[in-house]
Amino acid sequence: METSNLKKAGLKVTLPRMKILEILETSETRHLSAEAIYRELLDSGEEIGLATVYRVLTQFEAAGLVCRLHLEGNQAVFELERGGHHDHIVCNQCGRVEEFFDETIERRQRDVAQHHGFAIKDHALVLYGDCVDSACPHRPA
Amino acid sequence: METSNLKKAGLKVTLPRMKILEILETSETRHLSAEAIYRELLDSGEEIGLATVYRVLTQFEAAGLVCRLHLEGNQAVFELERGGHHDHIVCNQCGRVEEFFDETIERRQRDVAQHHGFAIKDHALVLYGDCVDSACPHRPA
DNA sequence: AATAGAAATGAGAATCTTAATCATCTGAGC
DNA sequence: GCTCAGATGATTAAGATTCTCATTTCTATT
Ligand SMILES: [Mn+2]
Ligand SMILES: [Mn+2]
Ligand SMILES: [Zn+2]
Ligand SMILES: [Zn+2]
Repeated sequence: METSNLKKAGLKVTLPRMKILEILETSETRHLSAEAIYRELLDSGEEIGLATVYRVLTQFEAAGLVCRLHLEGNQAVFELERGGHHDHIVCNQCGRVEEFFDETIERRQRDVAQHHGFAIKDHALVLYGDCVDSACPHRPA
Repeated sequence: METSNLKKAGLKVTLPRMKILEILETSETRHLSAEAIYRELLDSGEEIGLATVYRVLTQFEAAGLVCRLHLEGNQAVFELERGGHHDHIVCNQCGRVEEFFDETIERRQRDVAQHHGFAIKDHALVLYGDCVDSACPHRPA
């Protein structure tokens, strides 16, 4: 188990933190809700409380290990902070999430903010649409 | 009182709906939470329940009279659907909200979505930053 | 204008997600 | 192994929004 990330973040290395980090690293789903992580913990036989999952995720966010996203619905999702920043496209039908990065959009955002007298610090961009190829299981025949 | 908007939207003309619409039209704040609207109703002496405010706002949204935004925190805000689409910049310090529309960003969003196999239907874009001019009451001296 | 029926309302309960409490447990250093 | 600051887990609480259902209000019709 890779504990250096936790140590580097100034977090004590505990079993719940290691397990949660492991799920974020190894789950085939990149964007997970706290509940989803909790369920995976239960499935793998870990006795970790839901409150701990929320607490640890908030700490991971503060430490820069994960980002918290609001893609749709009322549940936040978390993803491991890997390389760099990106934004998201969500399918209204099947919930598929794709990631993208567009330098033109990023630059325009900075320009727009500046023109309005803001020093931009962050942004939230989510595109919503429908899968047009056969990848979407809910695509009308 | 202007009831044609309600009739056009296929909604029965009732006192709560008229009052809520009136607040959305006349309040100096463009972006209002359900609670804020409820408080304005109370202040103007109306006996309208909070549940009705939420219900009516949801109906207005479905009818295209208002849009619901998630600018920050955990409370949605609503704004009257006036001319056209726009996005928002929010000050992290004072909460000031500015509106903008950038055709380049809009076009890039469509292109990006298409490249990823999505027919884009909607998007949510919020920029977060700090006021840099004297308009921000929380700007460090 | 009175009436009837459908729809809307209001009070409060319920729900859902997330955060706070607090007694107990654990891990890092000695 | 011992200590204790910090972490955990069960539970409770909080905040936002929706639901339930008895009562009221529109609208249409007499
Ligand atoms: Mn992502
Ligand atoms: Mn706006
Ligand atoms: Zn899809
Ligand atoms: Zn400001």
